[in-house]
Amino acid sequence: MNEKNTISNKPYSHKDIEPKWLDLITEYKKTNSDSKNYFSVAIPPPNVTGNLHLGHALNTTIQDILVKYNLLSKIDTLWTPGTDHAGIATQLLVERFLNLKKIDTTTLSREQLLSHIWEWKNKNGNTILEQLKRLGLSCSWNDIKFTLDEDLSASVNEAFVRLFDKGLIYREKTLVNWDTNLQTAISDLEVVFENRKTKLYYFKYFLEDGKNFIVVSTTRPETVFGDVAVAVNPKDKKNKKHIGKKVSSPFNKIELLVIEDEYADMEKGSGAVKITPGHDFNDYKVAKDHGLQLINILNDDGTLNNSVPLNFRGLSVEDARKKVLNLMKELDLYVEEEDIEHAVPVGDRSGAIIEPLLKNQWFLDVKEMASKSIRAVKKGDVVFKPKFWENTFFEWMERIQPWCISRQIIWGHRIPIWFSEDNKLIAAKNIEEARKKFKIKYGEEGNLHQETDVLDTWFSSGLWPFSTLGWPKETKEFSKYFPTSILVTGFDIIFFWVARMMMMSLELTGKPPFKIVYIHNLIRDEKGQKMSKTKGNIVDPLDLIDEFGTDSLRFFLASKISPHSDIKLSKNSLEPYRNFMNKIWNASKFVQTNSTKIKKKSDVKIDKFYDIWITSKFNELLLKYKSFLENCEVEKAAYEIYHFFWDDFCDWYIEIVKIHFVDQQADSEDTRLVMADILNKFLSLLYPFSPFISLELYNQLNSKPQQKLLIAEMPTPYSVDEKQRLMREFEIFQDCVVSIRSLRKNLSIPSGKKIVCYYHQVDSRFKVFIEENRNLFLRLANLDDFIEVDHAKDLNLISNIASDLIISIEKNSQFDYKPQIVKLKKDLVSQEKLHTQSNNKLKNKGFLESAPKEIIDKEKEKLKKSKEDRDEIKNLLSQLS
RNA sequence: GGGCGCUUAGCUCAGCGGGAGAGCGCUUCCCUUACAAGGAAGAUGUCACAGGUUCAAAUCCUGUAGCGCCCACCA
Repeated sequence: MNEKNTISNKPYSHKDIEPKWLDLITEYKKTNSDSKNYFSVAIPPPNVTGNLHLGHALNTTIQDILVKYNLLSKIDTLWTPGTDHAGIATQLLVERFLNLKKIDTTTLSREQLLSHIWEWKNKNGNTILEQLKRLGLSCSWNDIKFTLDEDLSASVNEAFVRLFDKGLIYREKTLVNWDTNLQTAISDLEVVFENRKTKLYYFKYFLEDGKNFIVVSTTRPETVFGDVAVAVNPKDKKNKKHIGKKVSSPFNKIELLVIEDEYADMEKGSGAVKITPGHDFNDYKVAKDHGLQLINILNDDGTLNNSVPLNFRGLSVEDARKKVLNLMKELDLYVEEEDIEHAVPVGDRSGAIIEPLLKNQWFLDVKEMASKSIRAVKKGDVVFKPKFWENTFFEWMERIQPWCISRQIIWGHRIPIWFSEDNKLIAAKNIEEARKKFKIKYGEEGNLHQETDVLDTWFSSGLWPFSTLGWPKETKEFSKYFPTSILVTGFDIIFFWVARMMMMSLELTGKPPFKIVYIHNLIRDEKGQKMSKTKGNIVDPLDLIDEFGTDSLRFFLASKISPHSDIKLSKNSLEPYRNFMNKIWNASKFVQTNSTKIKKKSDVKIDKFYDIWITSKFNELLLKYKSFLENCEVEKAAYEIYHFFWDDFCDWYIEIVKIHFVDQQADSEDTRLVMADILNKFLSLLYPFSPFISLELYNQLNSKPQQKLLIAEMPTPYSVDEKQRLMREFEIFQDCVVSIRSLRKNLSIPSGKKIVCYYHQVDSRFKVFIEENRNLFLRLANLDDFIEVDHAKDLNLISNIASDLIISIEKNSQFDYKPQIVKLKKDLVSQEKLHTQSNNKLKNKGFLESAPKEIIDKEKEKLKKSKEDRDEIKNLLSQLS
């Protein structure tokens, strides 16, 4: 029977509506216009091991709002979703998983372990994307990328070979950050420093004469076996005389040269420092400068190796430290120890202490690539929003060091280098090409085997914006959608990722990877603390969605973005936005019951003052909305949407038309259509922010049952601009109503009681307005009558001022005037203040000479108004005394 | 050590050269046929401090203090 959809009388419930629309919202519709104009985004690919957290939700909501806005604007738009293989993180996770299943991963071959990881990935690797999809993202879900996909791997090989052939990638045996737990090298960025309480030890190192000694301080006594020298500062008077002599190392036969080097800081420790080049980056540099030898005393697992005395071999660093300390004491070489706080390098994934170790690793020389990136930003080819992040970016790029790109793990892109048995090497995209290139280069067939190391995960991530578009192939997507329009990310991966993408892209494609880098803030808990597993303060976005709905979460996130401060989130943070959804729901119910019976027509008349007002307000909203979103100012657009709907549409427009519908049934058709149209257009603007409720209501209002409509267009503005003058009258009207209500309240007149109200000192135009719309005043302020009086007439009145008139109520012995007197006195003070301010300004020669004319005119206007109001309030007060 | 950001209502934060704003909270009244997840009327601020620029400073500059973050170093 019921041919129409009807909005349920139940309160808004996200659970009833959100599941219905997910498919339609996330259905990817390829736009295909010939226009060169496009909008494309590379999603920051979440790790396959990941679970949705609020950072993802914030990050993707921002992107989705911009994507949906561009889709509505009919711009060709591409947003490719995907995941990152996350080398170390994934291998670690799967190995732990296998260990739990009692599988000893150390006995597995490379192939066996790889197949286990793939199995895990195929089963669990899309969890994060499924969770992301629930947010209602308009990605191209039918084309999901993964960094280990065949085509993306081909991009990686291509990139590697090109960089290698340019001489930017090289292999070097040097000191690297070695994770003794994972047994792989890691990059500088993956090392974090943790402050720990430890001790600084002072030892004597005797000179050859056996009498004199130098006191050396160290936090790492166990490294004595790797010492090759003792450095003293050239200005060190005490130790200067020993320079060039030799001291003996207490535990091995090596003689240590006393060298002079600025590096020895006289303020630190004893002022003399032992040089252990095999296990310290600074010492390594000193040793190189002085041509000293390097000694490695550690195995890959962090235990002491065969270059230390027998009874120390195989000991852990901690045990060796204790043992050395004891021996030092026994030998009377120990001087003292001191409690200090010391920053210890730790691997960000494993949590293990990082040992600098001498290793053969692959490096990418990024110095020149970094310079190109800096230039691109300085030229404005890439713009950071907010701009202050550019400084941070420059600072890091300027002091960038070669990037260690090889990892001794198996999950990742195996480095496309082939070795012959006699260690000649060739870089090639695959074995066939390797054979060919090898023969050309070396004139022989090599028995080639591939490098076993894999690439740092961030190497492939660095190619993401163009590898996902098909590079190095000149695909349609690559030629149309690259460079991408915007990159949205948190500041925590500017260096890990943004910088690497910039360098790779400029080097390999000759173009920047994106035009804008939008850096957003972090989400913290209500106390402003970072959310973390260890603190147990993590809020799961899925729980928030469950309780408040995706729409509320999205609107919350969109509203809270700010360049300067992080978002603090507590249990109640989403409530205002859930309430907003509820408000939209209920208002739509009103609109539907009051408009659906009306036949649609093309020539709707917008001639009632409130229709003109609300359509003009909508035009204003639309203008701001567009300009904010063009500038990625998502939070400002959200603010405008919220206040337009709640303050203008609900609190005034609907309240007025309600009265109109009762009073002038016959003459209300156009207003009903205007009202419905405003709501429809509003839902289009809401759609990028809160798509589910938008679609639900849009369909309830416009579609037939069994039909599902997608919101697919930006609304057009109304042509009411020539009627803008009515805006001022509307404001006077609002002020007048508020003023009556306020007076009633101050006189404690019960809200249900109808009274007679008087007005005077009114502009003739507004008088006509009142006469035409008397009933609106009566209803909105609950009056029996609203009558003009001549002020000169000696009525016994108590009054309040509105912006363009005075409104009054007859005195009554029941009234307590005090609150009204208090209010008027307060008004008087503020008007006095305004008056003096304006007066002073206008007496100021400098102001009159320098200020722009419109400011001066405005000030004159203010002076006039404040004077009138001040005098009037005085007058009103005298009536009361 | 180098750099960045912040300090505005009780709380969380907008505003960033021309009369101090929002949400939450608070006070009073109201279940008025869209909505109590609501409506109406309100109260609340030396815009961290000190100088300076300007006719005009919450807003620009300099300095100080407190908070937070990043990078480097860490004998």
